[in-house]
Amino acid sequence: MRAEALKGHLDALLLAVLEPGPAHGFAVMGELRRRTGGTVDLESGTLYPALRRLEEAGLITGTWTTGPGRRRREYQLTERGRRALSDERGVWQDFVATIGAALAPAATVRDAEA
Amino acid sequence: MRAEALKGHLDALLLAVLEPGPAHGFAVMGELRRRTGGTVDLESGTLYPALRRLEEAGLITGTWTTGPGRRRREYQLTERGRRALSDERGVWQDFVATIGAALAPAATVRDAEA
DNA sequence: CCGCGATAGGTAGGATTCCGACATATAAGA
DNA sequence: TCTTATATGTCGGAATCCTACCTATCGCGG
Repeated sequence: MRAEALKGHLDALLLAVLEPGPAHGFAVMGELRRRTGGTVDLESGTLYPALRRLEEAGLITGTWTTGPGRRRREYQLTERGRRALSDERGVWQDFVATIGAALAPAATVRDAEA
Repeated sequence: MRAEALKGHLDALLLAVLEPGPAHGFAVMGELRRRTGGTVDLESGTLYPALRRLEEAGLITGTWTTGPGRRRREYQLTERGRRALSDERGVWQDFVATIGAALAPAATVRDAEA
């Protein structure tokens, strides 16, 4: 997949991954890779700023896991995040329908008459 | 449609609009607006740089219409542009399938067993 | 025990892309 | 004549993603 094709859709994907339950950043990355068959393979320089964006927007909350060992930040969907995900799914449907139609070969005059 | 959702897909749309025959920039803008029911309504600051990109990439050729009156630049798909359009349609299909699947609600264990 | 890979998180700078505002000019119509 | 539509373009800003780099812990093979 072209690198920049993702633009504008990544946030929705992250929300979708977090939908079933909380997860930390690295796990989100893996799950997204799994869901896309390896096609969407985020760099950490993409993932972490994106998660911060979502957190600042109030769509997810992040908390450091206490205790020893590797520090992890667990992210969880907020109610606003859930609504945003629902909205994003609608936006995605519209987007696909609109761009898909515009990208399809133009109907010829004969097609239009048929 | 969110403004930045288009990113990475505009070039393909422009090629698709130019597929049936040559057109000048302003007409491309109108046709794209028509095809998308007004959803994709490009600013000139988006359209003209994009057309230049495509021209520099050798996917379209532009020629100024001679004669008096408003100056227009007619754009036409090159053979490379036609191949690129074909490729882009494939890329779009993959993109939609991949992101659509990842965005869908995760299958529950019960779903997977069914 | 020590190095190494996997895990886990992060920052900084660069590239791309689209938008908004502005500029220019011609043609048509009120 | 004034306004609107047509037609093309530039410039700076904003957003987003990538590359490269950095730090640190944990488990495992040697």
